[in-house]
Amino acid sequence: MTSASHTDHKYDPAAVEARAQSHWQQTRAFEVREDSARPKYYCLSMLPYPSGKLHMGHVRNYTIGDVLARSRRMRGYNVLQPMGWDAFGMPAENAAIQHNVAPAKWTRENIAYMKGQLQRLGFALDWSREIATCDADYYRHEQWLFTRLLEKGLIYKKKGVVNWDPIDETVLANEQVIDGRGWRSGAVVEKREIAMYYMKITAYAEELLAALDELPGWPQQVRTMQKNWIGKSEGVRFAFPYELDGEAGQLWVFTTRADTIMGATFVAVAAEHPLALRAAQSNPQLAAFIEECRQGSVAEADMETMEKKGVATGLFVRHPLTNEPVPVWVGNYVLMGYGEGAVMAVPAHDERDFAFAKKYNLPIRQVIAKDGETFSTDAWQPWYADKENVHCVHSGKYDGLAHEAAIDAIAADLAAQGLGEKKVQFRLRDWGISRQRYWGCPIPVIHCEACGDVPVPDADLPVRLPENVELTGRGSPLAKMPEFYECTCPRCGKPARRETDTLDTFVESSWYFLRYACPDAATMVDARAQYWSPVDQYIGGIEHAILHLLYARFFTRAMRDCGLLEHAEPFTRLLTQGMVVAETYYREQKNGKKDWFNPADIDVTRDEKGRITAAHLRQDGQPVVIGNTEKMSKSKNNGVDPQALIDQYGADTARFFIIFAAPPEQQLEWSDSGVEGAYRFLRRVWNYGQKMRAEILPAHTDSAAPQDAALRFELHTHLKQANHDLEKMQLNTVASATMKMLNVLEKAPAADTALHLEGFSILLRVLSPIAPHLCHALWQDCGFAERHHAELADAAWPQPDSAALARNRIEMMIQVNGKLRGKFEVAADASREDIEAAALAAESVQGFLAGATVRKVIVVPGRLVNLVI
RNA sequence: GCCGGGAUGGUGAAACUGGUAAACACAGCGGACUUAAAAUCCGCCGGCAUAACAGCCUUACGGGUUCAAGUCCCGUUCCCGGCACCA
Repeated sequence: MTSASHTDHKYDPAAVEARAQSHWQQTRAFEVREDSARPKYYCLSMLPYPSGKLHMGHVRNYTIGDVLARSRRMRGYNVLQPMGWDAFGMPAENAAIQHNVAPAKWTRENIAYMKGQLQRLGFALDWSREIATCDADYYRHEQWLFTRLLEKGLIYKKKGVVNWDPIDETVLANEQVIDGRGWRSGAVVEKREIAMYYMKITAYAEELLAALDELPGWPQQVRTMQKNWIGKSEGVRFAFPYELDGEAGQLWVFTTRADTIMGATFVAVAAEHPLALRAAQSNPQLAAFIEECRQGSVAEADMETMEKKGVATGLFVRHPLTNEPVPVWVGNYVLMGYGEGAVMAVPAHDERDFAFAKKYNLPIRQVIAKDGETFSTDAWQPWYADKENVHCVHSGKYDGLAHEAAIDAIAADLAAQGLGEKKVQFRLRDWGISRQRYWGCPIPVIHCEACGDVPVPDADLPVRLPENVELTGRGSPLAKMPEFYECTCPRCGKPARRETDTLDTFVESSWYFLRYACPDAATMVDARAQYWSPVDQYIGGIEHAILHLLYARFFTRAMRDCGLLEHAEPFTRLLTQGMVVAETYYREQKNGKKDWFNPADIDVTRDEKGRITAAHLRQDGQPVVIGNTEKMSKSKNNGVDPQALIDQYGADTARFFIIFAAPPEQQLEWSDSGVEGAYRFLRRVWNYGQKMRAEILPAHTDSAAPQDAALRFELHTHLKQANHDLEKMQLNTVASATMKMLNVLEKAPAADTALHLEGFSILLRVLSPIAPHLCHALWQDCGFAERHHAELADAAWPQPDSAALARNRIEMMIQVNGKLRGKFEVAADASREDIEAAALAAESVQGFLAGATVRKVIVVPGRLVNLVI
C-alpha cells in the first residue's frame, strides 16, 4: 500500500504534490469524453491572457473553478474543465517593441511557462483540449464565420471614431491615452474617423435584454448592469425643420421627454454634425471650436467628465410645434456616433441643459409643474426632472396633461405633420471589431477596385498572420508588408489589396468555450459542442460583467442563426469572482508622474493597534506614499507573485488560503500573514493522518461503531453546513468547516476508532477539492481507497447522517424587550405553551419580570422567546 | 458624470428566511514542553466601566419600520469595478 518514500512522517508538500500529480497524469484522470449515462457538467474559467506568468487573480479564478469541478465530479457528474490561451492582444506588441522579440515567440514562451505553473497547482484540467487563439487552426474558423456573417449582413462596414496619435501615426487604445496624450509620443491625441467593420449586435438588443430574465443562475448585479448597458428607452424621434441657403432640411433628434418639447430653447449638435461643419465654413470661431473638439480621447468617461462647452452656430431651426426659431449650438458633450448626433435642450427640465443654459445665458422656460413646488431659474431642483405627479404648464393646448398623456398628444401632433413618431431606442451600439494592430486575427476580406470588398473564399482560409515581423510602434505593421497585402481578387483575378486590420480580441473569446468541446473538429464546431453546451458554470472576474459576457451571448446567437448551434445562452450559471487587490505605494516625480513600488519591496511601520502608519522602500530606506488598495496590476506595480508562495508552501496551501481568505464574489485583499496559518492547518491534517495510520487503524475493527454522540453530532453539523455552503458557492466557509471538523476529531478519544475513521473520511472528501494533493495521499495511505473502492477524485461526496443530527433537547434564548437576558433548555418537540411557560419560569429573567406586566410573548420555535413587558 | 457593488474587532471574515453580533482563522499577549530555539499544545483576546460581578455601548454616518435590524426602507460619506480599442 505504501512505499518507503510515503512513510516519512513530516509534511513535505513538494513530495506529496508531485506524487498526486503524477498519479493523475498517469491515469489521465481528468481527460473526459461524452457520456450519455451521467449528467454532464461543463465547468469553465475565463481563459488567461498569456502575459508572462500567472498572477494572483488567475490562481484565485482557477482554484474556485477547480473546487466546483472536483466537487461535482465526486457527486457523479461527467465533468469537463478545459483550459486555453487568449493569445492575441496588445501586450505582445508592446513587449515586441520594448524587447525586440516577435509577438508570436513571446506569446508561446509565456504560454509554456504559465502552463507549467497551472500544472504545478494541480487543477483537474483536461489538457488534451488546450487551445491557443493565435493558432491558425483556431482563428481559421473565426475567419470562416466572419465571411458568413458578412454575407448575412450581421457584419458591415461604416466609419468610426478612433484615437489618433499624429506623431506615431497610429491608432491608440483608450488605455494608451493618458490625460489626452499618446503614452509613448506624448502628442495630443486627435479623434479620427476611419472605415471599420462592425458586428450588428443591435439586431439582437431586444433578445439579449429579454433573455436576461431567464438567467436565474447569473448574479442579479450582472443582469442589471447588462440591462442598463443595453438601455432600452421609449421616446419620440422628431425633427426641427429648417431652411438653409434656400434648401429645406430637417434636424432630427430623439428624446424620452417629449412632454417637455415646449420648453426646448436650443438644439445642441456634435462637432462632426453636418450642420456644424457647414456653419463653420463661414465662421472661423466655430471652426476653431470644432477643431478643439477633435482633440482628446474618445472614451465616454472622458467625454462625460470634461467641462461642457459650446459655441452658437448662428443657424436657427424652427420648433416643430410652435414654429418659433430655435438656435443651433455645437456642444462638446454631444456624441456623433450615438443616436442622431443632435439633442434638443430643455434647460428647465434637464440638469445638464440647465447648467449649459446658465453658463451661456440661454433662456430657461418652465413647462412642467408639480403641486406644492415653485419653479425658479436660480438653482436646479431635483423635481424639475420628475415624471410622476407633474403636469404641463406654459405649453398651450398641452397644459394640464400628465407625463404620459402629454407625450401621446405631442407624438400624435408631430406624426400628423410627418415630423416625428414614437420610437424605441437602445443605448447599445454596434460592436466595432476592426483593429489597426498586428497581433490579431487577420480580417478575411480582399479589397478590389472593380469588385469592392470581397470575402476570402473558404478554400483560401485561413488567412495566416505572418509571424516574423519587426515592430516599431509606428503605423500598422501589416500595412507595410506587401507580401501580406498584395493579392489577387478572388472574383475577377485582378491585382487587389488584402485587408490589413485585425479583429478585436474579444471576438476570439466570444466562442472559445465551444471549441474546447471539439478542439480537433474540421468545422468550427460539431455535435460534441452541442453535448457539452451550454457551459454549466462559468467563473471569471467581475470586470467582465458587461463587454465579454455580452459579446459571448451575442455571438452564440449569431452562430445559432448560422445553423451551428441550437441554444442561445452560452453560460447557465455565472460566478463573478471578486478582484485580488493589494496596497499601492508610490513616489511622485517633479513632473507629476508616479513611480510605483511593489509591496514586496516595501517595509511598513504599524502602530500598537496594527494600523499602518508609514511605509519605506527597503532599498533606500526613504519613505513612500501609501496609495489606495486596488486591483493587482502591472501599471500600479502591486502584484504579488504566486510562484514564491507555491515554492515556499506548496500548491495546497496557496489554494486553501485563497479559498479561505474571502468569499469568492468578494474582493480578496492580499496579505502574507494568513498563508502561514493555512499551511499550519494542512500540516495538522497531515499529522492527524500519521496518527491515524500509526494508532487508530491498527486498533480498529470493522464491527466497531462510533461512540461519542455529541462529537458525532458536531461533525455532521459541520458537514451539513459545508454542503449547504458549497451549494451556495460560499467556499470560504466550506474551508472553515473542514477546520472545525479537524478540531472535533482532535478532541475525540483515541479509543473511538470508528468515529475517527468516519470523521476523517468525511474531512478528506470535503477538503479534497480545495487541497487535493494532500487529501489524495492520505486517502490512499489510510486505506480509504480500498474501503470506498475509489480514488479520492472519484469518491462519493459525503452526506450528513440524519440520525447523528437528531436532538431531543435544544437550547433556546430568552429576550426581554428584545434584549438577550438568558437561556434555557427545552425538549425538541415541546409545544408553544410549554416553551412559553418554561421561559416565564426561567430563573435568569425573574429579576426583569418582577413588578412588570408581560404584555406579549413571541415564540420563535427552536430559537428564542421574546417577553414584551 | 453615468451604471453596478462594497463598508462588521488590531486583521481576513461568520451570522441560513429579520431572531445569541464577531463562528473559523491571522496577529498579539500569557502559560506548558525544551539546556535553548523552532515546532507543538493550553488559556486570554470589540469598547466603556469595574477589585470582581451586574451593567451600558457597538456592524461607515444620520433617520425610519418592527416585539426584534449587520440584515428591510429613506438620506449621506468614503472606497472599488465598468464606461464600448487593456484583457
